[in-house]
Formats: sequence, structure tokens, C-alpha cells
Amino acid sequence: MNRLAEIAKLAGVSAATVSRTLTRPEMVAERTRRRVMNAVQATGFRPNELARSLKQQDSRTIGLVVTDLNPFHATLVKGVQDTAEQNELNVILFTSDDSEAREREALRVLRSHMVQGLILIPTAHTRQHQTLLQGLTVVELDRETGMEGMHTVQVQNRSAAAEAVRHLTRLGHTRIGAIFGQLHVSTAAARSQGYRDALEESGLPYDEALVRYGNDLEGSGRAAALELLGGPASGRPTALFVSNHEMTVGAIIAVRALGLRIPGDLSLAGFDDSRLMLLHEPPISVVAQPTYELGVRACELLVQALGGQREVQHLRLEAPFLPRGSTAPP
Amino acid sequence: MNRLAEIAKLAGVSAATVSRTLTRPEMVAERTRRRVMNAVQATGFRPNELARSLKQQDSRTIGLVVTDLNPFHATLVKGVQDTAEQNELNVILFTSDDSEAREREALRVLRSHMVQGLILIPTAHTRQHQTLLQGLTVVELDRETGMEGMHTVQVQNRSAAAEAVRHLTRLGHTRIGAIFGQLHVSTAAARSQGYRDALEESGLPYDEALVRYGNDLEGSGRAAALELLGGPASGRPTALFVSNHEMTVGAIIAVRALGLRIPGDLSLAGFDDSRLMLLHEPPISVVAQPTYELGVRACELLVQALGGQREVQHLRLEAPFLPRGSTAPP
DNA sequence: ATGAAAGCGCTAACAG
DNA sequence: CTGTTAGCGCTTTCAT
Repeated sequence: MNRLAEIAKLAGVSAATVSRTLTRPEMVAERTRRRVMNAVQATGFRPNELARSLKQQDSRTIGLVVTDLNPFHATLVKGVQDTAEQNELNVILFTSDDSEAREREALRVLRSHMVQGLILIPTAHTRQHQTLLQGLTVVELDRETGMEGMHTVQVQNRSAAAEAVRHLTRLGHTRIGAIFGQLHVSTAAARSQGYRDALEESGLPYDEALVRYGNDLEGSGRAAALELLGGPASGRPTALFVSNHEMTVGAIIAVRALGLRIPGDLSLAGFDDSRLMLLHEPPISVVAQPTYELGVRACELLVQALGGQREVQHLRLEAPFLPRGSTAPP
Repeated sequence: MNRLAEIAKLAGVSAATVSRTLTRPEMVAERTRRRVMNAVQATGFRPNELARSLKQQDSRTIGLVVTDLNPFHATLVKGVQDTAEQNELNVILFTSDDSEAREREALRVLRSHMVQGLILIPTAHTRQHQTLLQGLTVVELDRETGMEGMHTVQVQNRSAAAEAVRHLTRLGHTRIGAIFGQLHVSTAAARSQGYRDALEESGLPYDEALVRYGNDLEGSGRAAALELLGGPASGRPTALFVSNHEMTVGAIIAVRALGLRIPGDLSLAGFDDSRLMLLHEPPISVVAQPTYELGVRACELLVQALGGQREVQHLRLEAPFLPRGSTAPP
């Protein structure tokens, strides 16, 4: 006898009635409802989600695929989870590490768990996984692929980056180095555009020798910074803009290793705020994404979409630049 | 027609055979197997985990419940996930925030998803949820409840804390303040014991006035540190031991707010290493838990236990103390 | 070695 | 308003 049937027997009703009481109580007579609820309470019964999902062809579960689990992502995840909880959704979390195989596997598992919705930080490989995404409602978070039908939640990357670099030009810097992620990632492309925008505004030339591309991890930021700053003081950039959190940390490490002083020898502007940036001596000027809110919004958007809202939405939040002690005149 | 049946038709066999081919290929004739595999490949078919779990009364999914998602936990989670992936297990992640309600909800959801295994950072409320844990294999991570039958994976909290405090006494400190979590949490109790051990060894009295208890979050660490350090220099502790990561961050913030200098006015020893601790000026001396490994071990242990290993295991890893620039003679 | 059939726990017509 | 029935997609006896 299945579990539902046991409760039914206990309450002297049919299984269907128990099910109704639990899902659409208004369809059940007051008296019956109470008897059922008593039995449910007494046994601590909770319906099996798997069976329910299987039957309904839909699970109350959403997938969340992030590229990494650094402080930025942790905050994102919190935003999503808190919002999911409010909407009685469960979250299955995966980390793709920007790897094609891991992303594919994550999507497969999520499909087989019958998630209908998905929040995804897309990677360079997401386009290849189009088939796996068929029929799923997906919200692209932080980055965008440009694929049709995907909702997106991200910040004004281009203007935010421009604002950071503008801050540096205004301080009088003319040799401004920059470290971006891989250009085929939308955030990197947009932020690099912002960098060019700001240079152009002040009539500064775009100099490839001052630009490096990493993989968004600390190590690549460190390596890139070492290259840019390793030369003699004469040709070295006097300011550096790094376009994500981990690479900014890497740059800080490189600057230390080279014995340079911030902001004396180098002005440093980073991306994504954190306690590390704030407690650093001096505090690091950063573009501060509203990280938690990004997560919240992504989840809210997904909930709406799952609720029937057909229109594809594209959300863009502001990411203010916070000038702090790490940036000063050259 | 269900999906399995479609594949079956395509391959000209029965659904049962397709199922066998996928789960126990050795039971199927070479030729048949190939035909089935062709059909599977061609369609990109992947069995529905929900149906499988429902039938088998067991899902290939484990639960992971952490109390928060700070850098320490993020690393823990990574360790668990990487290991789970190797064992073809999916992970459903929850954050309990040390709240009774959220923990209960997490456990309920996990049960209804038919997880058989669970990795849990227990809270003060876990004992009340004993019924919800019935029949589940659980690995307690980081903390322990003392409940019977639970596997545990944690560090040598007592001796690690003692080592940190011993380092301070050896430097010549005699007024050593301390901030712990709530004493009913095993880690806090053990670390506070270690603190006493070290004091006793050097014949120093245990002075309640020098001790505060927080809730493991940054804010409480800050508040506690403000209390301990806010008085006149004469009575103020010359060293401070803080027993978790977030509260150590809070203490750093408090120290800054008070305008004290590290290690000039105060030696600070923290718990849990991170880039923040390392990049702080001066770098913070800390007890460094092998965080990633803790996660890995917990998951490995769970896999073993699920694999039939009956014996209850209790793992204790070493957590070395790393002396750095934040601790010096008074 | 393979197929037929039953059933995991639940929900949704469809009757009554 | 409530019970009966069928079936979601899969695995697993039990036959053959």
C-alpha cells in the first residue's frame, strides 16, 4: 500500500481525497479536510516529490548552474536560494567551471530531474548545448549568449566599466592597463568596450600592449598583471583596470610580488565588491555589482516565466563605481 | 508511449531490454546491446531519474546542508561536489542559516526527494529533527551533535585552538581575549576548551571578562571585539583569538574602527584561512582548516557508507596553525 | 537472453 | 464533494 493510501485509510477516505486536501484544499469539504489533516499531522506525512513530479511532468525544482563558487557566486546563489525558498522551489546547484563537459552533464542531470526552469551563467559552450535546453525556461545570469528566447539578468557592463576607466582618466592617467576575461564571454566583451569608450572620450589611444585576457580565475589575473607591470617604470601603466573579482585578487597579489605600491606606483580599479576589496590597505576602488539582487531578480524572473508570463525579459541593473583609496593621480 | 518504449521500438526490442542495456549491460546479448545503444545515441536519450528513483526507492542524489555560504563553506561545497561528481551523485544544496525552521524544511525536502545520504553541518536544532533523519545515512561535517549512528568529519578543534593560543602565550601575552561561537555548538565548545588548555599550561588564569560568544557571523565578531577592546589600554587584552572565519573578519573591522594597530596594539589570531587573511596587512595568523579536503572526505565517507560499509566512522583531520605578521610580542 | 506485466507514490479525469 | 481508475517512466520479478 502506498503512503498516500495509508493516510487515506487512517482518515477513512480515498487516496485521491488526501491528495486533494494537500494540493487544493478548497475542493474538499471542511469536515473531511480536518480528518485528513489530522492524519497527516499525526504521521508527519509529506508527499513524495518524485512521484508528484513524475505524474505532473514537472518538478518544483529549478536548476542553478554557476561557473565557479567564488564570493561573487556565493552571493548570487544566496539571492537565488532565498527567492526560490519564498516560492517553494528547490534548487539544484551545479558548478560548471566553464567546462563544456561539466556544463553538458549539469544540463543532462537537470533535465532528467524534470526541472522546468533553469538559471544559468552561460559559458562559451552553451550554444552547443542548445538541444539540451529545448523546452526549458532559462534565465541567463551575469552573462548572455544572445540565443533566442532566453531571459537575461545582468548589469550595465559596458557603462560600468567605462565609468571606472573614466575615473582613472580624470585622475590624469594616460597609460591605463586592463585585464579582461575571454572576449567571447559577453561580460568581457562589454567591459572591454567600456574601456575603449572611456579612452576615446579623453582622446587616449587604444594600445593593445596594455591589454591582457585571462580566464576569470585568480591565477590568470596574477599572470596578466605580472606581464603588464613587470617592465621598467618608464613604460609601465600607471593605472590598471581589472574586470572581475578573482582576477583583481590576482592582480593584487602580483602587485605585491613586484613590490609596487598602491596607489603610489599604480592605481588599481577592480570589479565586484567584497570584504577583501574593502579591507585591503588601501581599500580597492571597484565596480560594485548588486550581486545578491542579481540572484533575486533572476529567480523572480524565472518564477514569473514559469507562471505563464510569455514575454522574454531582459533585465539590466546598474553597477555603480565606488572610488576608494586604491586610485589616485599618477 | 513512454520514452523507454520509444527507444525500444526503434531498436526493435522491449522496454525491459533497453532498461537492462542501460543499467546492467552484461545481461544483454552483444548484438542486442549494440542495437539498443545505437538507438540511445541517435536520440540522445537519458533515462528519467525521477522514475528510476521512484521505482528503486532510492535516488542517486545526496543532500548537503550548510549553515551559511561564506568562503569557508564555499570551499567545503566544492570538495563535496567534486567528489560527488566522481561518484555520479547529484547534490542538492541547502543553506540552513543555523535556523531551526530552515533546517527542518531542508531535511523534509531532501526526504521527499528520496535522498538516501546526507552531508550536514548540524545546528543546535538538529537533535530535534531526529525523526526526519530516521533511516538516512548522514555524515556530520565540521561540527558534531553526538547523536548516535552519525558519521563525523571534522578537525582537531581543541588542539588546534590550543596551538593558536599557545603561540600567543609563548610570545609573552598574558591578557588574551577570545571570541567563540555559541557553546552548544561542538566546534565552539572544543575550541574554547583548547583556549583553556593553553592558558592552563602557562599558568594563566581563565578570566571570563576576556571572553565573548557570538553567532559565527561577521557582525557578532565585530560587536564582541568592540566590547573586549573598547576599554582603556591598561585593562585591554594584548592579544585576541577568534574562533571562526566570519567573526575574525568582524574583529578586524572592529580593530580598524577603534584605530588600534596590528600587531602593535593587538596581536590577532583567527580561524580558517582565506585570501582575505593572507592579503591583509599584516597577514593574519590563523588556524587553517583543510577545508576542501573536509568536503572531499565527508563525501567519500558517505559514498562508502551508502555502499554498504556499516561501521560508523569518525574522521578527524589536523588543522595547522599558521603564524603570520598579525601576532607579535606585546 | 528476452518479453510481459506489475508497481513505485502520486494526480487528474471521469463518474457518481 | 468524493471515489474509481488510469498512468507518469522506469525497473524487476517471473515466465518463456
